[in-house]
Amino acid sequence: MPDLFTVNQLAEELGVTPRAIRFYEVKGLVAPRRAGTTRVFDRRDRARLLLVLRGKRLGFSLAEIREFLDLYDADRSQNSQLTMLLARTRQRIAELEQQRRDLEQTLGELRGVEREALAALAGRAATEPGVADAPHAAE
Amino acid sequence: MPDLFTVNQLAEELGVTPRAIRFYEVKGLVAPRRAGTTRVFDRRDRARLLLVLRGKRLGFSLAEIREFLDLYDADRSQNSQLTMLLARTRQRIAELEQQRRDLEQTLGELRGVEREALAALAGRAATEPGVADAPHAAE
DNA sequence: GCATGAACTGACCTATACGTCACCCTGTGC
DNA sequence: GCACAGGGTGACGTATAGGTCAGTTCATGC
Repeated sequence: MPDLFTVNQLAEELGVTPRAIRFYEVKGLVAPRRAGTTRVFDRRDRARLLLVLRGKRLGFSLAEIREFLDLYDADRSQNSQLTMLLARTRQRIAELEQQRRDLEQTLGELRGVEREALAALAGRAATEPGVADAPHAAE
Repeated sequence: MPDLFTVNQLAEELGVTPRAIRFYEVKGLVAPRRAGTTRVFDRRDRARLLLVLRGKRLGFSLAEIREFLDLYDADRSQNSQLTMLLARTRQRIAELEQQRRDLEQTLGELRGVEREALAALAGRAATEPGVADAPHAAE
């Protein structure tokens, strides 16, 4: 893996458009260096973009993702800053744990739907062998 | 708990605006009955709204949530429908499992940030007792 | 020295998920 | 008889997350 990238390279690798990445820059989520006017991304920029995309998969807005990223490079030199960081981090953790509960519950329900559908299909296969579909097929 | 509700009652209970609930109706996520022109929600409508809100907490769009709700009251009378239901359900499950992996990874990282912040605070409390904040406080 | 391709910057367009507003209808109390 | 609360319907406004398009710059090849 190289250690410098263009927008287009990163866009293709990450499965997004260059436009999206430029948009993230405008929103302060990445800050690639420049060679003249051309954006030059390093591995740290790439890592941040990976975090952005993960945040999106979790359903967060770009603003929320930005706050999340801020936790990583927050100022750790003052106790007051550390205390704020700790509080914000814990709140984020609590939100994610709520999300996990929602996720588990939804997964449980969908597994129920899956089992039910499987059972219904199996039941029909047993009582109506050879019939591929629908009751009216017997008419 | 009553078994019929007005928009306003449900809105207050669920912590959303009546406007939002009416919007969900327009989008086909709920279909309350009517008494004249007035919406009348029953417990099933309420349950659907709870599912909508959970879907939102998971970051899904209303269109996605609608597809999710469709899994619950899909037509189970034909084998072809059951097969489609099974396929869609399994795809949803796979997506949610990806989301869970993202969630676990993010939670792990945030717990790392939390530990780090705690350690830094503890370290300073030991080496600089009585100092509440910042190096320049000594000037 | 000029076309070409890759990058850039606006400016405008789009869909989603509501909020806000104005205005209407209707049953109830006084 | 009428004000008023509670509910309803458009129509328009707003923020987010980009897509699309036009026009510009810049290094290179021929």
